[in-house]
Amino acid sequence: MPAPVSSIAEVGRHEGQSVTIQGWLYNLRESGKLLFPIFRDGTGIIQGVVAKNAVTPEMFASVKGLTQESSVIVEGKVRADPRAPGGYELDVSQVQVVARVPESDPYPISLKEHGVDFLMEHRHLWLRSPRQAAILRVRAEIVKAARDFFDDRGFTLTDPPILTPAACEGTTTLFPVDYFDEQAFLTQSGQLYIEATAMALGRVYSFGPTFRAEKSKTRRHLTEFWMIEPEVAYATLEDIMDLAEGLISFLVERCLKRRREDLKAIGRDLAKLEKVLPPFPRVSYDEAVRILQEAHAKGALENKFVRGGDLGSPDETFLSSQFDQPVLVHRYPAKVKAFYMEPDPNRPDLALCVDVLAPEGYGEIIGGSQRIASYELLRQRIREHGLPEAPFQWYLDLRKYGSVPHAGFGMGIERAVAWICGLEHVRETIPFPRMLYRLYP
RNA sequence: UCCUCAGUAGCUCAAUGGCAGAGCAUCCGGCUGUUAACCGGAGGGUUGUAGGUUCGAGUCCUACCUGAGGAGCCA
Repeated sequence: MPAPVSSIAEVGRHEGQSVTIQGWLYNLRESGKLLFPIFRDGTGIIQGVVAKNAVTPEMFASVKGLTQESSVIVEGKVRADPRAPGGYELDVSQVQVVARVPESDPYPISLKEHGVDFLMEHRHLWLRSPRQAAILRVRAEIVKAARDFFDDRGFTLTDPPILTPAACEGTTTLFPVDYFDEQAFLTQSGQLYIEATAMALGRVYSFGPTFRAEKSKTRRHLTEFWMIEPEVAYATLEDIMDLAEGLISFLVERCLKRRREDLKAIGRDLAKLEKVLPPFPRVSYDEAVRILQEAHAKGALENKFVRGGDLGSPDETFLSSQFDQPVLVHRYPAKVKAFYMEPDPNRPDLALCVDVLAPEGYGEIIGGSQRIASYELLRQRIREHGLPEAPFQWYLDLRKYGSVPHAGFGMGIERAVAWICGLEHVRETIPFPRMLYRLYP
């Protein structure tokens, strides 16, 4: 009777017993009549021990010289061993090689260091490395946690379309698609559509891919990225700032609780995440300008910040470096922000909007605002931004029929994952990143 | 679109304008506790492409291609 199948992650439950592992050969060290194959199965890695005098000659020969990433079904007895990184070793008794990687064409990704371009060309294989697998588990946890957060607070998931007839905020960064005899675009935000579902259901959110044809080549940009966007009827800017703070602290807490080992494997400094507790600092745009100009005067910031403009990337990095927690920057000048943002009644030149800047220089992970409720003002803003009115007729309807104050935000999943994992680049946060000049594999 | 940097063996990288090399991977051999194992040996090259300077170019010059980091813009 074959031993029961166990994942490597749960192998400790079978200490002293025989188990079957279904996986791949991660590495092999040989020492004469002892073989030390290391197996992986997607949940972890475990070192096996094959002693020549403990198995048949055929069995020993099948493991000796076995090539990296050959698929194997292994049977062996689980033994606790302080020398093993995971705490357990497997005394191998049976090995079935399911598919052997040929020596003539060995697995290209070795355990040694590789360059970015090579790894990206082999992304379909790079995913097998323990670090990449850990990152994807953290991503899955963050997605699950974000959905739990909204589901548990009375939000309804409403999916906006991916194919859209017009721009949300201008056409320069849209991917065009042929749609029969019409021109369509891939969505760059579900926001306008979930404003409609919020008027139907009250508290809604969307989670899906968005597309931006920005010619950005930085560690923070993808052309295809996933956003989670809540939209709340009768909510104000203050309400969604509280919501954003609650969401972020919930995500960090959940990852620390459930993906601690993965975060450690990635090399994350957990002490920095432990400090991410509400309340988060909140600074107005005016205060931010003061901080940035003082920093420039002291020589801490190269360029002098000019009031009235949007915050540049170095500005955001400096601001966020002043705090251990994410910082909420609110009430930017209306003229540098999107057309649909409600002006501050006390300062009509400012928009009721907020950007959340992640610590450690990870930059903007959330952008949100209270939306214009007035039909006339919204129509005027569409005109001022030089946008055609016809495609926005349905959007104006939302103000014509029972308009209410409402607000929402969008959080880029990949930037959140990059920050929580402490990664150098967002390209590692999604299985197959889409970037400027990168469409393969 | 702009700025900066880099392209040499399958991979990571060396090589003052003067014989193109090392480690890993692959192949052969050795080792009963290895931890990116180690030790001995072998094979592996149109130096990104096209021109140019020079007695001689991986190295200097020009253009192009590819990649990386950044700016702007954004999540």
